[in-house]
Amino acid sequence: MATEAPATGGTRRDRTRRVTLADVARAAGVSASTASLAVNGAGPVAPATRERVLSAARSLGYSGPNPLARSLRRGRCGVVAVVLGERLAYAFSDPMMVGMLDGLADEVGTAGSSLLLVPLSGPTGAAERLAALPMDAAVVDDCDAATVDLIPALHARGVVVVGVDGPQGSGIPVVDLDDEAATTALFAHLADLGHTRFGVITLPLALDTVGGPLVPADPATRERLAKGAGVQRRRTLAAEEAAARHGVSVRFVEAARNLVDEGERAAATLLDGPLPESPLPGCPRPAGDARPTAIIAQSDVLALGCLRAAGTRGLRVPEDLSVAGFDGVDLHLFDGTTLTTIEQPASEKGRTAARLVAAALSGQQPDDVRLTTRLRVGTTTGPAPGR
Amino acid sequence: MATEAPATGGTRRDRTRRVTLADVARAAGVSASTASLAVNGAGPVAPATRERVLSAARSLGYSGPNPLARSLRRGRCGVVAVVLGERLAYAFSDPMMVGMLDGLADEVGTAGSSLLLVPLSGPTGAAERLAALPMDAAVVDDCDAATVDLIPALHARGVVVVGVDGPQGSGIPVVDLDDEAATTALFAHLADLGHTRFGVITLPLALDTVGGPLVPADPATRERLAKGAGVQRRRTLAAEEAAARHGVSVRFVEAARNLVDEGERAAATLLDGPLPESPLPGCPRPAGDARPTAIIAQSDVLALGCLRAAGTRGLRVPEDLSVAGFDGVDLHLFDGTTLTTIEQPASEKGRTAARLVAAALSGQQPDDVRLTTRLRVGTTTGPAPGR
DNA sequence: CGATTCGATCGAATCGTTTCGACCGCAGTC
DNA sequence: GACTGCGGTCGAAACGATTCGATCGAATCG
Repeated sequence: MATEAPATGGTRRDRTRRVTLADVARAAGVSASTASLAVNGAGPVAPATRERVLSAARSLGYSGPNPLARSLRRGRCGVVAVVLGERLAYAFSDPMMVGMLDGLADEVGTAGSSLLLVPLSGPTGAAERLAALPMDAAVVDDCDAATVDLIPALHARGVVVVGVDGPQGSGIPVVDLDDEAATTALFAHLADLGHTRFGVITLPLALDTVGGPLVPADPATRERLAKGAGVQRRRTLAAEEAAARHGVSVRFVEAARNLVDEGERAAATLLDGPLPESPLPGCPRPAGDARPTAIIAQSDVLALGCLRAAGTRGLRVPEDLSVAGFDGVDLHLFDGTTLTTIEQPASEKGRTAARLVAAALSGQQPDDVRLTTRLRVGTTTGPAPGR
Repeated sequence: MATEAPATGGTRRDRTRRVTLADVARAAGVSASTASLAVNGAGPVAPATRERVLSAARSLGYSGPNPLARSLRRGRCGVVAVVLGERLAYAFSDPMMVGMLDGLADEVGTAGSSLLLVPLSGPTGAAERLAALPMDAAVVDDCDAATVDLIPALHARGVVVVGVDGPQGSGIPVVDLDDEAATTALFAHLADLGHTRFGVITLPLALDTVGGPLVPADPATRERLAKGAGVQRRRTLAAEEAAARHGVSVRFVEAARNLVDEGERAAATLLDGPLPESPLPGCPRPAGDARPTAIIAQSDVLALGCLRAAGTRGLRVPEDLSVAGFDGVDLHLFDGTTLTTIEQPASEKGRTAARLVAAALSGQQPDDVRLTTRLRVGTTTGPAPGR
């Protein structure tokens, strides 16, 4: 076998050199270019030659073209990054995110690419990690102001960037929902049922928030809303507007995380009245008029926590308290309860993002896509008490 | 600005050429090697030179070294693939998997790498996708016989492969659990409570299974067990053995998927007796002696379905039926119920896998790691009825 | 003052593939 | 018989970086 590489004494990182396409070509007695064509099945190659190359590859144990070299040459590597604000366990605890990722992975996979997960909460700087990773495109999910700043650097590298749920107007195509219309529909539904005191549990405005009461009119809060992700902002501002239009009162509480427990905690703040955060133990608050009769949570996960808080306090749903969510997830409620919620096409959101990526990669400049949601009335909303 | 590239008329995939390190070097009046050293901050470079290079890079809009080129040269690309048997939505619906991925991502991220998700259920061949993707290492999760066949090809490329929950003895380091001991502990716990008729709901033995009654002694079933993932095999065989040792009867039903609904369906098969799958409506079956008084599910998700099935049938847990799970996940049971289960360190499993990857990448040959589990007794198991 | 070392820089090889353009017979066509 | 077209093959130029070894002053040491 004349497959010995010349003993150049060059760089050798590993003990054993991998067998390369050049080795195969040499063994088959053809040029590297022909070997490449044969292995890739592209281009005109005589059947006999092809067979010779293939058998040489087999007998040498050639493991196919080196992905890095091929990608470098081709300018495409078949990787689509997903930029997540949180660590994986939190991202995956959100059924909407999971649905989105599933749709994204499916559609991206059909196009022959795979998903690279890039959580921005790692120990090292997020920007460096993102810049050093091979990728054709990046999908940023619901990103805040800090993440938006990473987009130009990606564009400079020629990476296609697509947004999910935001950021609108940042020069990247975005797929999002009609959050305003959905929020409006929820208020209309509950106002029609006679509710006049509303509570809203918002999604966390930032990654490191501790949650708590929120006054959208407050300048500091407006600032935080502006810097946060788009979903929270749109749903919260739409809620304020809808409440004003219906002439009903509304109080906002921010959840520290999109988790059931945090939904419960936020609901407690609403249900136990506008008093100091830590009530004295054994001292139930006569919430009276201040207690909302309808609570809208900005996610089903939070709504679930809200249901739990109601149960703990002996409040019947929907007789004493109406609860609505947002997402339309099947959350395995055991007792036949079905949550009133906004159904959003989570998986379709991912699919659409993948299509935007594909379009942008093929040189087009796709437009934003807005998906529509639907109000699904369940058993957790009913007429306001005393009506 | 003398930054014009010579008009070679060469290949031009895009309308605009990216600015490369060579451009920066030219603009700064240094060689490419010096520019590389300056940009990377490694090697001895005079402060003045470094500054000149950096400012040239800035003014040219250099977006950092091309990851592909750098990776090709270095032989490392900072990507660890996770090979999943299922599509993402199913994988993510398993809290253990999520926990494992979280730990894996965290530890891998600390080492400066990111996670590439590779579901094997895509439309195109799995092998091709895997072979064409850039990666330093691959973590295969709980893989079946078909997936094991992919390992040699990865090794040939110099990719480090590490297994989670299997496959033992395939020449790759594996991190797994003491599944046998855990199963034994569950049987001991329930046998001590006086149970003599057991049911076991197994995880799906294959990706495309439809589930249903299972007879481990049956040769065909043994064959399916052998070809499937390790966890299912070990837990099932250990259950058979434990039942024999305690002198209790046991019936096995395979769930079609690791989903709550499938757990409920499998439980129905156990609780409604060994009769045709679709009982006549309104015709409750006098299961009598055949009905198990204790059901062990091979995951908490399945156990949840089992609880639901019990509730539907008016069976009280644990008075009429004891239910145990496997995983130790917090599954948000509303009514204060806590599941008797095996606590496994899911996140630690991922972390350990990451450590094995790191060790193997640095040239070592790490040993297998077996993590230990713990029986957690909750409120879903109690004395056998009539005792 | 000569020899040695060290810091800064550069040239050139290398990583492994793809692909453009050229070349060369051979068959078909007028 | 000259010309065109095409199937098959090859050489060489990218792709964009890293890194080894060499070079060359300047500074240090004896």
